[in-house]
Amino acid sequence: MDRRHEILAAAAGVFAQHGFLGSTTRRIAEAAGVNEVTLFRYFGSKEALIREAMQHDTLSVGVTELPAVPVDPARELTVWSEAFLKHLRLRSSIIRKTMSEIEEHPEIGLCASHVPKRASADLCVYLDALKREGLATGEFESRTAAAMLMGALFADAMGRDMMPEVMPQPANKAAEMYATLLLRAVGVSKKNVAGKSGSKQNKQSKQLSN
Amino acid sequence: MDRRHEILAAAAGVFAQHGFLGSTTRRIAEAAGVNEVTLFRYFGSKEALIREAMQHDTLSVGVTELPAVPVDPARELTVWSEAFLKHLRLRSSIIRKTMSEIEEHPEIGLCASHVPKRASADLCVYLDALKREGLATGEFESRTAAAMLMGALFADAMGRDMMPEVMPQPANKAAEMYATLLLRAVGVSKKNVAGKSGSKQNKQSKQLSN
DNA sequence: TGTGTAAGCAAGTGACTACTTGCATTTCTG
DNA sequence: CAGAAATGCAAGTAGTCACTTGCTTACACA
Repeated sequence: MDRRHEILAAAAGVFAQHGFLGSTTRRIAEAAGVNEVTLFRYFGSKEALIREAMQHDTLSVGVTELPAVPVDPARELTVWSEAFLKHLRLRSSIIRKTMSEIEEHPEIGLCASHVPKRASADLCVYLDALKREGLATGEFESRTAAAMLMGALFADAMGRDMMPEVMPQPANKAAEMYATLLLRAVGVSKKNVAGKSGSKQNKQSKQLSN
Repeated sequence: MDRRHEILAAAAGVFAQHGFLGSTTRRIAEAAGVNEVTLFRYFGSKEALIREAMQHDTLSVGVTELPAVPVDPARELTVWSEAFLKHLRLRSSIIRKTMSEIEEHPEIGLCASHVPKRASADLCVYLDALKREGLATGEFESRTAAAMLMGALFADAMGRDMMPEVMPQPANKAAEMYATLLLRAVGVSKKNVAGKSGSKQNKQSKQLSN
């Protein structure tokens, strides 16, 4: 069962590099340091192997949490955005390949969509909390605002390599800049959060694994 | 030369469906209604054919323009966002495939990046004009704001099929909702644009082709 | 009517694909 | 130490891939 995980990890890596058709069983076997026959003995077929590799891969993703009751929106949203952007950047290759494969292998895309769905739901809850607590004074729909921030982070992770000049600089401040802009959009001003917020050490950014 | 365009169009269509490796010369020939040998007589190799098909395809893309001097930001930005989102949705398949191919065929991704680069530059100019004309009162960096709106549109086009529940509803209002939210972020209020704006019929949305 | 050019067609090339089979080797276990 | 299980290795199968060759057909133009 150690072997199994090695093979799955290797398959995920090869898939991230070459996509489904480019992931030949030879390449996967070589990457796993295993004989090609072993793949079929474990998983039966290339398709089953890659499907399981993708499921195994998405299960290993940790989710960064947002506090249930907002205290310092700028800081909290920045930290969350940075973590999410970091996650997207680390997985940009595999995300790209997965997205291009959803038409021919929808079950792969299905399990991959769990992470962004979860993140989006979390973000919506947080934005609603901002409104409820009176920290966000603008009128906005939380789902639209959440989609906007996540879209910006997603596009940044997917596109910065190819066209860095259209992205905010420097790269390591991008998440903060997007978060700041979104807070302006929903009507969170610095004055709204006048209360000394640094005191309450909320346990956020609980990185689970990976 | 009519044949040439037919083949190029067919190749682009097959590529959008199946990606580079999935675009077999058989499939392309069948889609073009042409003998497989003809492909090689015209283009020499599959790689050259697909490369030319992608270049030909991106050249046919029309760009929606923004007015040089903003008059009715909400309306202008909404129209532009709708046009850009429509363009992205129509091409979502080919964009997905192109993005997943940039590592192994960078020249394909290179020519595909011209459209978003152009759009981003246009949007930056417009946002700067908003600031200059005193319509946008917030402090913001135009490139970040542009990346945010374009990112939201991009992610919407790429992800709505797979996870519609995280996207703003209805789909045909999404562009307007993103545009509205961005204008809030940059400090464009309805009062800033008090002057009767419907009068000046600015020639925007000049759709060039396709 | 003759000629050149564009296209189709049939067949075949060697390389690669996923996957199988049979057997030898290692490694763990009772 | 015996036997079972896991793995490697060599070989092979049928199919597909990009691409080539040789020949035939069809149509244009002079």
